[in-house]
Amino acid sequence: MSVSNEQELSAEASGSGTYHHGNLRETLLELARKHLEDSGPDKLSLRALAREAGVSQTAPYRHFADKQGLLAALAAQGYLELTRLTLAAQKAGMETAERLFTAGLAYIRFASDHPALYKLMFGPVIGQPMQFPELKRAGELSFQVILDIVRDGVREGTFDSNSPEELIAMTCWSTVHGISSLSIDGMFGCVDTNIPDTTLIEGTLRLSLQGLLART
Amino acid sequence: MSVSNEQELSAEASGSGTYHHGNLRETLLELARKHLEDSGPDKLSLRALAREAGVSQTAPYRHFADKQGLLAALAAQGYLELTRLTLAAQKAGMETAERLFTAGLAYIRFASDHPALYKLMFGPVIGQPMQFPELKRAGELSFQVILDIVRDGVREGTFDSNSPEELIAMTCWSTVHGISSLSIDGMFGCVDTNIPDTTLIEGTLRLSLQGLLART
DNA sequence: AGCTAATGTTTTCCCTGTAAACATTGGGAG
DNA sequence: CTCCCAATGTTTACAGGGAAAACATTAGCT
Repeated sequence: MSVSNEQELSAEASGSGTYHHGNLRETLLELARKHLEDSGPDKLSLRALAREAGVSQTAPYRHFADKQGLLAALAAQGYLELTRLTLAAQKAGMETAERLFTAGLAYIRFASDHPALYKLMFGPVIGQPMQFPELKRAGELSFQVILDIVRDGVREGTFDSNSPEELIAMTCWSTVHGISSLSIDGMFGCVDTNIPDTTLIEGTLRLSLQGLLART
Repeated sequence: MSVSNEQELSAEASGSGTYHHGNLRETLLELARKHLEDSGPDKLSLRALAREAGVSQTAPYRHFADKQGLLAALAAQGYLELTRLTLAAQKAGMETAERLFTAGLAYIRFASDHPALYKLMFGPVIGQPMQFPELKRAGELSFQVILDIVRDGVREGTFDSNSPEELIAMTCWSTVHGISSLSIDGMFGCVDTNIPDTTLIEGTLRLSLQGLLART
């Protein structure tokens, strides 16, 4: 950490003769990320990754305690990305309710774009998320995005203020997480209706959030 | 299928001398189910199950195409159980909104009681759920429970009827699924508040469903 | 009694995760 | 400049697991 690593990136497995890869950790994460979306975490093999990185089969263990460690790092990366996207979706000048909706859509889109990663973030693979401090921290950050919006909404009176802010925030999160999961699993496509998929998703989000608004 | 199988259940791995187990499929499912909640689907091994059932290590392959097949069967079982519980929760004489809430609570309780199974039902392990007809069918059944309640509610005018029934039903499902998932992952415990866990969950459910009610 | 499909068994192969012990390197202290 | 150490990779080795193939046993119908 905190070292300048400028030694020939993308050396690939050819005979550069460098004993040290110089960038293994990140390379492994990138490769893992690619394969994750294709084959799921089960099929993901540290050995295969090492092979692909042109490195011995146990080298990865210098960077990750074990397979779970690698997966946890991937998940943490996912949370950070999710946070960035939901923040970016909120443009200046939006009303609070619209901010919430837009951030929610960004959240759902992230899940749809990286289904395996998203499932990893919540999935059974990461048994005890709280065991990995980096992961825990990243997760909290992404919750903070929602909480901030809710606080603004409650202060303004846009949202129903009979409930504690944390409860409202959890409700938002549940909603968005629920939609994301079902969407990933293709459940929206299963319902027998002629409403297009994305419309159904947006409608579900809107209908859910509507319960949070203050009654006039 | 459709055979009388009364030949000494619970023969255990002792020397009963019967070449044919007579009940292998169900025995494997039971054992798998037990281990699933302890160690997760990754650690679950067909060989270990076979050993425990007192049978050779490849015998399971006579009943399941592969490990995924076994897991899919488990998941299907889960859906059926979930359907039964959500139906049972609705007592006669309940108002529609209360039926929805009660069924939702039963759903969430099922998830909390069998976290690993629940995660399996939606998790990354079952890559393409729709690849297993039995699983697909079971899933549809459990959605039907929600849809039925929603239809009653719309007909009575209890629910907002500006939205199609399917959309409302999907919203319910998303809500309940979202809460269940987050609850399993202990996310309700993470929020910094002095509200007890179960109260927070019930509150979230109530707040979410409230958005579906018709505005007076 | 005898055939056939269903069910179990043995054997085998290759892959994976992971622990030890060893090799190589770059960078800082003297 | 030299020497040593900590970080990083390598080799080797072991204990499993999933799955295919060929073989054995049984139940039940004819």
